[in-house]
Amino acid sequence: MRCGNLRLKQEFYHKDAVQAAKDLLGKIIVRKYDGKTIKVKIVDTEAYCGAEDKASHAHNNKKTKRTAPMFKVGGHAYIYLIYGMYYCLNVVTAAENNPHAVLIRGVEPLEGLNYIQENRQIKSSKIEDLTNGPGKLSQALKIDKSLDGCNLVENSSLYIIDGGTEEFEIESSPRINIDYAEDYKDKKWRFFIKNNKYVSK
DNA sequence: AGCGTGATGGTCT
DNA sequence: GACCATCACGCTA
Repeated sequence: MRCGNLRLKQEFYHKDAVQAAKDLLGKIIVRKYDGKTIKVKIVDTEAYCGAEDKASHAHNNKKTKRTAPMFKVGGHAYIYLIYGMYYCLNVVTAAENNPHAVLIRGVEPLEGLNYIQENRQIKSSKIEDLTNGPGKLSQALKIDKSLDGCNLVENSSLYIIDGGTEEFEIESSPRINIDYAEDYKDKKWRFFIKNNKYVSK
């Protein structure tokens, strides 16, 4: 059985972002800080696929201070600030210098909901509003630049483990808010678990 | 339920 | 100086 809550190994990340985006659904992100532990299930992802993908920050192999983590070997984190206030968490995949990454867009709380609520001060009383979006879940897990570029295979405060053996159906759609991506904007590189309420809006 | 809007700052040209 | 892989809230209905 492969329901042992084992940390994903280096090899898991050695694949293109589209395949990884599908394979990451149902996996569990573990976040530890200040002696607290939060666990969430990945339910919504987007693939950003190498130099040719016009939607990607690494389009044309654009390597800058910000995008450098995308060029690392699969299994690292790429975290960036968006709109001046929110962080987005990505899982880098594929080989070194082949900039693939999977944006995590939605997660379902499994453990440490009290800590998630403490990190998210909103009026909505709906639990799903705590983690159904890339900026929301980063805030919920207290993820910021300090974790940018960290190694998910070795790091002890942020990593990913195998999920359970439950069955689910995967749906796909175009990616969100990439109107600038021309012929790449309609590619169905967003993947999410069908009928899961923690999928982003 | 859906739309409009303001918040807010790092990054790159 | 413009651009963002966003979000929350308040307003209409």
